[in-house]
Amino acid sequence: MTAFALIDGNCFYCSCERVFNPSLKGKPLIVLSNNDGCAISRTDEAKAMGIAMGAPWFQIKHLESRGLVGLSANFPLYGDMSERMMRIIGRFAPVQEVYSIDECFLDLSGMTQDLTQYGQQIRHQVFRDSGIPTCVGIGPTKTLAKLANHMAKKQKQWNGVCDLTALTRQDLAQAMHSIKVTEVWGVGKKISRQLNELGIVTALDLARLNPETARRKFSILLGKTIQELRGTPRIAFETDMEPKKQIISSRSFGFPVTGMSQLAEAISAFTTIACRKLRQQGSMASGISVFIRTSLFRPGRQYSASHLVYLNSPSSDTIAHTKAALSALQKIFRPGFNYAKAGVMLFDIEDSLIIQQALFPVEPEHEKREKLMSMLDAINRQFGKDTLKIAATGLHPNDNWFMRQERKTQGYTTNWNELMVVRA
DNA sequence: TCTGGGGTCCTAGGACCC
DNA sequence: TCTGGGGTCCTAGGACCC
Repeated sequence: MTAFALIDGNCFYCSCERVFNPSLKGKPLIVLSNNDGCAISRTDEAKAMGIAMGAPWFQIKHLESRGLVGLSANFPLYGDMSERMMRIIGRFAPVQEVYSIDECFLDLSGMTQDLTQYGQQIRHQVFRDSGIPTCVGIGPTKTLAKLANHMAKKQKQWNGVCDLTALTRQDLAQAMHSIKVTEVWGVGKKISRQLNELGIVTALDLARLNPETARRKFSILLGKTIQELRGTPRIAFETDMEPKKQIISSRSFGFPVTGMSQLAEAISAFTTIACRKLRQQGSMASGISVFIRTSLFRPGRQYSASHLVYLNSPSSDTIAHTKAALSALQKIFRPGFNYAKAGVMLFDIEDSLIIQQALFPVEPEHEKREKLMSMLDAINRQFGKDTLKIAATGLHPNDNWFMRQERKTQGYTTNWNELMVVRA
């Protein structure tokens, strides 16, 4: 029988912060989104104070007087901790699928030992070697492994590891009866509301729905989800990191932005980030789209627009994409608005090698640009982000449009100037 | 005053072709 | 005057995920 495990870090961002600042243990702690906007990770203590996922900081800031700690997100640190955690977990099975920054699947099919014990071993090892607490869910399909993980997190009796493959049919049904349908992987707010109207309230109810009916009434996806809930794997295990098909870089601004020049700097910076990611995965893109918009939350006249531009040939050249992006910006910019957010999206992404070998002859100019870009990447890797950049991004972004991060912790593992210093 | 960012997949509908 | 039907491709938008 197949068996998959889903391992995820408990309130991952908060746990990363606690690794480097143990005094945060036991305290209500949240990590905030960019611009210190809203809560994106919460410890149990913070949840107990009634703080919801996504709660705006300005609405809950007053809880600081009751001991709440709010920290700005430190994404480089979390990315680095994630890599460590994934490496440790990866040693426990021949194949691993890294699903997000804080969770991964293992294929445990064919293993003969007690899987609950094995799950505890994984938790123990990860905690010892990285300091991150985790929960483990095990099931015959990925959807059931997710469900098991949810139970391991919410129901104390599992002690952090829930193995649904070890349950009798009856116990499994009872377990699924205890889970609301909206907690099932792939069932969001909208679908669960529609399901509720049909009297389908729990995961068990959904598992009993005819997959063919569900496919016709809702979508292919829901049909697959039901089959997975019944124990038939329908969602593939993906071990290779697939290259991204679109790459987005966008930000809300720390302050309202009105001028074309500031927007242009921001768009250039976003393009720089997106193109770096593009080159990292060895791809080229032939389309770039730019969007700008005012705040959704402020009263008054709003403006939102986007424009897509195609290059003459696929490219990973920051300069070519920046030119295209700025021409798109020219088309959609309207004066007289307070812009709150902007971003770029790269489209039509393909493998560099295939493009060069099969589709487009390499022009000498093109080759020079490519060397320039790899040099730029190498310098920035060695001497730090933004050591070398194109002038359009502006020299002092922080003064103009860049986001606020007033409560950020150190780059304990990612910045030479901020390494953790342990005094003897 | 202050409400994240980065993805994937599916579907419906239009354009176009035969 | 009559004014089909099926297929493909593309795009925008929706739903979902973390």
